[in-house]
Amino acid sequence: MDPDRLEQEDQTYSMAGRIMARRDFGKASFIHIKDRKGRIQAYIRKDKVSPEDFNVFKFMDIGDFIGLKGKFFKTRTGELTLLAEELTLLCKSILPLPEKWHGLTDVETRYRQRYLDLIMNDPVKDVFVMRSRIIQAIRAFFVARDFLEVETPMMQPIPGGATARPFKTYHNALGMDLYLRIAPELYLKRLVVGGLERVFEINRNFRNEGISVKHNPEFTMLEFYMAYATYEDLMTLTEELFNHVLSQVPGRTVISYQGQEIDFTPPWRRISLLDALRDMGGVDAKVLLNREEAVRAASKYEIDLSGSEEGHGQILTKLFDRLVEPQLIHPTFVTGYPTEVSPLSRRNDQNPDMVDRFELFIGGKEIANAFNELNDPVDQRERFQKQAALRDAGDKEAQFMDLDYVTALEYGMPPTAGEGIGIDRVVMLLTDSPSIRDVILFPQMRPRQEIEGAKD
RNA sequence: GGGCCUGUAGCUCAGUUGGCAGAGCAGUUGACUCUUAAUCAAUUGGCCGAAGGUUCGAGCCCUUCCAGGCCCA
Repeated sequence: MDPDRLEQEDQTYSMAGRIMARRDFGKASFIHIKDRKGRIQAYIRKDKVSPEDFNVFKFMDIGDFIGLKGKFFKTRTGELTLLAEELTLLCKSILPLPEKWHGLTDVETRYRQRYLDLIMNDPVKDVFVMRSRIIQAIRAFFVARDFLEVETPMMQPIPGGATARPFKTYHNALGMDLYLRIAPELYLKRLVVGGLERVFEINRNFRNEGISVKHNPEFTMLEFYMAYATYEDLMTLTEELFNHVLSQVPGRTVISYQGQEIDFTPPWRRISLLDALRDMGGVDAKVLLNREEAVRAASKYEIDLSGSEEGHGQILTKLFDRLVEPQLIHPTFVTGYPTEVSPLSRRNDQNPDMVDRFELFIGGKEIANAFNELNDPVDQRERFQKQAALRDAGDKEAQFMDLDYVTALEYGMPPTAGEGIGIDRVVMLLTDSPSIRDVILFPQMRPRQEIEGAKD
């Protein structure tokens, strides 16, 4: 409401909030209180409130919740202030808040005690408000295009749909191992088989891997599948999706991320993996054709090829991750991936060693992965068998054989394109956050003390 | 997994060449009816991350471990 009007209308208002600052003068006091919308000043004078209220107020501290009734006025410095006529202690805080001037800066405490971070650091709340709005905008975008939002199992007997190590758990009544999902992909495609031609899910995935500024063990993924569409259609759809979200959240198509400008104006650059390796990565053309040359190039850049069985395609993607990915600041679709690294993607009609797939890179990070879905059950079974062989050879990230999924494909899946977008990374970009921990309310941390019995 | 850095009061941080453990804020007590990091006076508060070692003496030096951050794989 307009401050000038509040001051003039001589009406009594009630308000409540947490006391964030207090300045005493014996028989009078200024306090600032804070609620979810902001902060405002109140003035408590001994001659304006009852003796009981003033006595209660004397024992209130920073951090307490207070309720106030009174009229607005402006102080000598022009600040809109409530002159209290009544006050109530709503809740006592028995621990002191962090220091008022420096606030809470210790990153570990900020992540472990996020409530303190939210109390002390207003921009933190803004990030999570934006996160919520981004997800709302994404949801609205797909609903408007006749996609159905669904929820598929988080606990899966066979973890599939991605190349990653899963978390394992156990169901007592069923007497069976279950895995926390690494992706919803195979279930969403079962739904396409079932006739739900456009589905999407925004939910958590779990990967039992290292933690870094780009990785949290649980993270939020959007996956969507669209029958009768191709991965090329999805490139256009993705451009539309981002421009829809950007129009709602920052309200502009050029953003700044960690000092770099990123322009989302479509159309975005499209380049094939091999062209990018040659033109941007400076890789010799021989490397693209010959596995031995690729191994040599990998060792030149000290890329770890510990899995000695790694094929040519896998080495090329590793070279790409190292040499090209950090350069892709503006949104870029990289197309044409080796079949070998894409066990769920449909082969290219001209070149069966390649698949019709793209990855989207923004700000030097992988943001999305999409492809024409493999709907040939015979080919799918063979690809699973190859992955199973890799597992047997010790590759813990290789995918599991999922016979039920193959059975589903045997009933027939319409030509479909699907895409996954890492929501946390999108939120990082749009909120200019350097770490994934800044966009996850409670990032995974090692427990502060060792819990009895939790060892091993 | 490797390298570098950090850990001292509730919070933010000093701590010299190895010589009594410090400041500001918060807290407590007192003064103060337009302040906004209010001010002024007094005052409480410590497992110096943990263990071991060197030394007459360790917050400081050495070793190991724990926790966190940054960079690399």
